[in-house]
Amino acid sequence: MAEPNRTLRWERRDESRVVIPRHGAMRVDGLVYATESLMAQGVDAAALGQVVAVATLPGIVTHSLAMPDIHWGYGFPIGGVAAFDMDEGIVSPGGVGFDINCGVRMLRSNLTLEDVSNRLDDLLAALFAAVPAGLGSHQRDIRLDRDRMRAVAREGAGWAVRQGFGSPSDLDVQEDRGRIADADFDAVSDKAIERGRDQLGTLGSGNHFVEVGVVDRIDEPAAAAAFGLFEGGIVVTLHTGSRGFGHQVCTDFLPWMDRAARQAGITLPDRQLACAPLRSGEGRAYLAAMACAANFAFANRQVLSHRVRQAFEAALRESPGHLGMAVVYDVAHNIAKVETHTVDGRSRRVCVHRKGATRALAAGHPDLPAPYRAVGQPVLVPGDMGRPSFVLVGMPGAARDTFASACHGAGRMLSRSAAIRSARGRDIRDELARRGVRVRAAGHETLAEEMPDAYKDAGEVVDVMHRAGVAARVARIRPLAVVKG
DNA sequence: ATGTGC
Repeated sequence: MAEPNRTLRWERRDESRVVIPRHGAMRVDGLVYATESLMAQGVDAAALGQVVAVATLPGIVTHSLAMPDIHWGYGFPIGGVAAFDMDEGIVSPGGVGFDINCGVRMLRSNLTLEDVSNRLDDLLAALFAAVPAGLGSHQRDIRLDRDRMRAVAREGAGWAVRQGFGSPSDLDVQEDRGRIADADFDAVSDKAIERGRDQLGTLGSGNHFVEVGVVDRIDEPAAAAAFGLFEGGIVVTLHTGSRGFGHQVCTDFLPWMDRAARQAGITLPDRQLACAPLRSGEGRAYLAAMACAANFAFANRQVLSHRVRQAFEAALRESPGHLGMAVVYDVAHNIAKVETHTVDGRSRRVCVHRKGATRALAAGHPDLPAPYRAVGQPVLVPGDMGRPSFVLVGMPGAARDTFASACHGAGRMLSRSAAIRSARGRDIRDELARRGVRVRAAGHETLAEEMPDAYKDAGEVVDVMHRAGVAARVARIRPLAVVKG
């Protein structure tokens, strides 16, 4: 259970933010986006301690930031954002997470709730059959040799499109067009490659899912229209990452980064903050291997999108392409990227770590696809299994204060084990059914680990982003049917 | 998150 934090001194800056003043070895202040209500319950002391620890790392720029879905993670907090100077700064696998380029993709459709309301069981069955899910899930029909793995790692979602999974226009509406630059396959271990070979187009387990939902509220009509969203419309949300491939990349680099930090004379308050100077060989190699895993994850979501479209067409007996299942957007929420940001009125290249945080570009940014240029980037924020998800849009406050970043989800409130304990004697599937949500899960304990009570209210989390001017509410989506790992 | 763990 998250304890109210009383051990660490912080000051409220405004209704949406608290500051942890620089002290001890901190190089910058901590800045946490959270209301009084979230600080009272939902933001635990351990996670705030991690905001402080990250603030001690060399080259950190402006603040050690955390979004309102902050919770405890490996080294860096989940919901954490930290940018580092390219000369003085570091890169850290703990600031990215084990699931490199874990992310979210949303597909819209021409379907309305009336079209699917009595077909949801068929749809769920078709999706469950089409999407390999669960721990160790793998593909029977896609097994990549080393050369194909290299192509996936270099080309990302574009590789999948060229193989016939989806259409070229899908690439226009993905962060970095579904491909991170500077991927070097030689920086990836044989073991990682072996683990990834049969995992392209698979869901995995834990909080990963495929969800069918209905848009039940529009807050910002112009942005919603640009994103293809309308009230009563059916959408599909995918949440998955780089599977065993990215996990192995992270695992491989941790001991090397630990050694690199010591060689560079960096004092770490926590071993899990293992890092290397951005200018070092280890730092560059990590970013090159991380890019391979990120591209694998983009390709994974691209293949899955194709499977989802096929499942919809099969279940609803529609011919290919007639359901209007266009990609709304695809975001990475576990990644480190070299980006240009305005810091103290000056344009600066920095390495932004987003760990459980979503990029949130405001209107007018040159990296936005033309149809979104006038409104801003979609920020996809899944809720828990039983409560709504949200589509937000990046706002100028993000460019000004958060290195163009926003929250990524509801944020876990109970540990997995605490959730399992609390679910004992309950029928979570039935509880969800009473809320109108059908669910099929591959793993036995997944429903307990992932039950709604284990999470904060995503609505409360996105309200903070909205009121702080970081990302504005565009649409709310009510869950109907969920495939879990 | 993860062929769950020194």
